[in-house]
Formats: sequence, C-alpha cells, structure tokens
Amino acid sequence: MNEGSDSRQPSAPDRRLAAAAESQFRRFGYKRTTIDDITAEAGTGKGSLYLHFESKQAIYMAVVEASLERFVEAASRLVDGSEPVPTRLRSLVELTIEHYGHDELLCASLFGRSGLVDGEVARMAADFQRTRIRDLIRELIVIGQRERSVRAHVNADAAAAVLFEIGWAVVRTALEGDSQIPLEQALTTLNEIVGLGLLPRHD
Amino acid sequence: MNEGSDSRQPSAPDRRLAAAAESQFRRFGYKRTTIDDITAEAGTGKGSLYLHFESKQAIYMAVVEASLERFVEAASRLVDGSEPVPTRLRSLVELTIEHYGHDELLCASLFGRSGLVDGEVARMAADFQRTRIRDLIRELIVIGQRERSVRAHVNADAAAAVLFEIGWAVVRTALEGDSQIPLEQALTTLNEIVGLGLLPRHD
DNA sequence: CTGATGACCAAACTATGATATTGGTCACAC
DNA sequence: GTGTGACCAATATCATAGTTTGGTCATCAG
Repeated sequence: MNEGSDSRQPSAPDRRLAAAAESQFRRFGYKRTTIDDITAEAGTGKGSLYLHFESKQAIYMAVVEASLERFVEAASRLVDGSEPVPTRLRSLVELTIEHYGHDELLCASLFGRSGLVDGEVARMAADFQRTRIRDLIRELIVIGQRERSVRAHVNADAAAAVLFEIGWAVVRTALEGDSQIPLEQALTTLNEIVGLGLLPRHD
Repeated sequence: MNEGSDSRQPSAPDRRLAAAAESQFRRFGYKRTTIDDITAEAGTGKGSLYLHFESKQAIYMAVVEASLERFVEAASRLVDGSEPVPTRLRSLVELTIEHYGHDELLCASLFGRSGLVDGEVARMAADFQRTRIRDLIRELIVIGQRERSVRAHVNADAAAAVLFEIGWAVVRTALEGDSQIPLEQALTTLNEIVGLGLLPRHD
C-alpha cells in the first residue's frame, strides 16, 4: 500500500468530507454550498455523506466546532497565564477580535450579518460559540478567586455572563468598525473599570 | 370662535400632522404607515405634509425625538440624584428596560428586530437614541467626578462609551428574554463590577 | 396673491405562476 | 456489506403583471 503524495489519498471518508465541507463553507458560506459541492471535492457519492453526518447542519456544526477549538486553544493559554485577571480579560478580548477578524466563517455565524449563513443553524452555531467563550471567562474568574486576585464576593456564573456581554460588545464594535472611540482607548477604559471599578479606591 | 370639544380642532397643521404621524407609526410601524394614513388623520391634503416636514423620514424622526424626550426627562431625574454613581447607573438601566419594554416604537427603531421599521431611517433613529443615552451616562460620570465619588483617572468619554455598551447589552438581553441568568442577578453583578471592580479592595 | 389640495407618475413593492434547485432517501450495482 | 447517484418532495428562485406609495406641482379656493 503506497500512501505517498497522491492528492486523493485514502484517508477516512469522514475526514475527507469534513475537510471538503470546511473548504466549501469557507468559500461559499453555508447557504450557497451544496451537498454536491462537498461530496465532489471529497470524492465520495452524495449518499455517503449521510453515513458519517446526520445532515447538512450537522456537518456545518462539525466544521464550526473544529474551527472554534483552534481559537479556544490559544485563548486557554491566556487564561492559564499569570497576569492580573483584568489584563488577561483584556488579552482575551484582543485575541477574540484578532481571531474573528480573520475567520469569516466563525464571524458570520456568531454575528449573523452576512448572507453566508442564517436561520436555525446560525443560531445553533452562535449559541455554541457563546457558551464556549463564556466558559473560558468563568474559568478565568474561578482561577482568579483561587489565586485571591479576584474578589471572593463575586458570583462566578453571573460575572461570566456579564463580562461576556461586555467583551462581546467591544468585539462586535471593533469588527464593525463603528466605534465612537479608538479601540485602544476602549480596551484601556474597559480594563480599568472592570479591574478597579468606578468608585474611589484606598489601596 | 368656538374652540370647544370639536375633535377637528383648529390647532397648527404641523402639530396635527405630528400627532397623527405618531398615532399611525405606533399602530402600523414606519414601513406600513402611508402618507395618506397620516394626512387623512390630520385632516390635511397630502401635499400639505411637505410644507412642514421634508419627507416621511423627517416626520418619523420628529416622532422618535419627541418620544425619546419623555424617556430622557425621567432619566435626567435619576442622573441628578444623590445615590452612588453605580447605583444611579443601575437605576438608569432599569428605567431603560422599563421604558423600552413599553415603547414599541422606540424599541423597534433601536433594536431593529421587528418588521416595523428598517433601512436607513432605522439607523438614523437608533444613532440618535444611542447618542442621547450615551450623553446621559457621560453626564453622570462627570457629576460623579465632580463629587469625587468616581475615580478622577477615568476618561469620561471613553467610560461613557464603554458603559453604554455594557448597559445596552443588559437592556437588550432583558428585552429579548434570552438571558443566561436572572435579570436581578445580572444587575446586581453589573453594579458590583462597575462599582468595585474585580480586584480586591483594601478600603 | 397665497396656501391647500389631490391627480399624477416614476419607482418600488407585491403577488403569482413557472421553473430550477437541493437535501435527503433508497434501490441497485459491485 | 458498502458506496453510489437517480429520484422526488420541498424549497428557492425568477420573470412578469399588477398594485401601491412618496413626492411633485398644476390647479383651485379663499
């Protein structure tokens, strides 16, 4: 069995299908990609797709999940860092802007403003991403509380939800280029407010 | 001249047109309200509308501006209060939720999720509302800094922009009923983070 | 003469029917 | 037993005819 440089290499069909799907979804978006597009690129018959994935939606979600894991790996390294929690939060926001600014597929499904994907599958993909990112924030708060660098009085779930909304607003504004103030200033101000609060401190 | 209880009372045509427009826009939304609807209710000819307002958009914006002033008056009373700034902020968020939950016309133009209004005029109306609310927040911060109850180090413009995004996210989530956590808890957590920050305090 | 009116019209929108496309299925071939 | 692609119901798209509407301005009334 020669498994050399043949471009139609005999890897598992589900792998080939997933890779073809990612390629087609990134080029045409969910709405315009057909099952025939995917299976032609994967070199399988149309019906074979349903041996491995339940539906067009299911293979799209698989692509979204794999794409998001790339982001989550980088983000987890930030969460595990040693800087103050607000600084790590700021870095997480920056990484999100950077990553989503380069990943049209994730961006389209999370913000839903393009013609590339809409309807139920877009909602599912967005919920998945939101939940995953919110979990990262929660983890960061719990770590901070364990390190005693975050006030113990803060409820981790509620704070994660609130901070997610905050970070998401900044990310959305940055990606839409629709900001009232420069991004750097917004991040700095956010860092201050989230870290130190508005009230005077007597540290 | 008997100006008694006649329903077609001889008030100024621009007043009658504005009132008729508000009535029709609230009932049918911008998209479905026609100029004939408005002028029929106002008791004028169709062309008379253009003696007082430049376009359908212009009369809609006049209605939005008048409606928003009702909200701003109540909100200004909060801003001028004497409680801690984060508490006033929280009250402002609560008032916004309350007011927008009852004003479908403002809500539709600000959030743009209904079929009542869309396109350029919705953007204009939303920008107007955002700017006005952001100004209220800025005023609150400046007052707090003057009272020395807000840290002087915070840039008022940047903080107003960031806090607006924060409050807006909470308002939107509350009105969409799509929250991960109870609203009361979100408001409490928001109050804590915005007021005290995440970092330990040695007050 | 001045201001109000509503008929008019170009542009936009809507409805409808015909046609094309596509996700999913399964009988058939290997 | 497994993979395939023809098939089909459901959905989407397109073309066309008809309707509606924002804005204009000639006309009329006071």
